[in-house]
Amino acid sequence: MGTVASLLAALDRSGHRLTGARRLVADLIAGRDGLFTAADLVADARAQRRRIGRATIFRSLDLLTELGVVERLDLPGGEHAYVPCEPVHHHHVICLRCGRVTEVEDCGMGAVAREVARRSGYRVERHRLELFGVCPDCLGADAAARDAGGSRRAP
Amino acid sequence: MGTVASLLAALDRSGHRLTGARRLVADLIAGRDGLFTAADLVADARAQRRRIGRATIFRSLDLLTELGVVERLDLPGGEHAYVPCEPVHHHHVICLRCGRVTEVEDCGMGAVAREVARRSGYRVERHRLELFGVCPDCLGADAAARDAGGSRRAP
DNA sequence: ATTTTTGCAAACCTTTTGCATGGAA
DNA sequence: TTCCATGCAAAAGGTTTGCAAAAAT
Repeated sequence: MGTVASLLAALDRSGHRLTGARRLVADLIAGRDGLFTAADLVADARAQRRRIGRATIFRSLDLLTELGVVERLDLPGGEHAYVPCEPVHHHHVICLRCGRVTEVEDCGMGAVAREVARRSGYRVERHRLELFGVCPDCLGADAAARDAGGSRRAP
Repeated sequence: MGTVASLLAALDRSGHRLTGARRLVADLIAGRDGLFTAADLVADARAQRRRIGRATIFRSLDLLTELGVVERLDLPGGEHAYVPCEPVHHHHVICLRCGRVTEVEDCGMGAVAREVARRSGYRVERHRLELFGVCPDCLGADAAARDAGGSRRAP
């Protein structure tokens, strides 16, 4: 909870205007859970009959990304996905079945980065880690299907 | 060295035809060092006055990616970059100054992935790790500039 | 009253696709 | 000869931009 507030607070704090469009975008984001794309927000807005331009959505998302309250991921297809997030360092685990995104903290990456630096001679400044797998819910669904003798889904 | 050969070998091994266009693409890739985009190859081909269609380059790159001899990265801008690589699991360290790409092996990521799985409840199947920093050469250049009393480059 | 934002539509870019022609095996 | 691969040009996405109108401070 409080997602809308934190997004708007970030805008306000940074001296940007609290416009209707931005409030709407914050709202749309808060109404989502997990990954979403700009197109998702466009669709959501339209579904709720709230009018806003596509460009404005992109612009707001850009702004929120700059402010660090939303993170932009590069998807393989060339589109971008966004996730609202705390400005602390973390990584994402993404469910290959349902798209749910879970944040996890460092988990020992610091050591890995140091080791990489040692072996490569680079000064490592940043890293991006994305993990892909199956979330607990989808694992549960699998188990249920199996118990019921259902056919297995393709890997 | 031997990059062209290994690319062509992969094609041959997999039963794909060794066409002129594919040889050319292999050549262009071998002539590169580090990251490159499809557009880079198009430009290289044109510069050498070797004619090949843009679509063919994309198709060849796709094929090589499937064969695992080239890896495709998703760049922030929405384009894709490619790197020739061994088919073993590894990660990339990318120099923010010169774009050089160095491959590093696992370096303890397995433990991190396991830890993430434990905390999140996900079954983690894959991961992608990209590290960014400054390569040894650029670090050296920095040091030299500093010694000479030169002004520091922007981070 | 000023300055930032919005909306729309057009522009942009990279990547993909349809289809007739050309080239490998 | 028989498929597979190529080229071209057009289509498709997704994202960005120019500019006049609208809204916020």
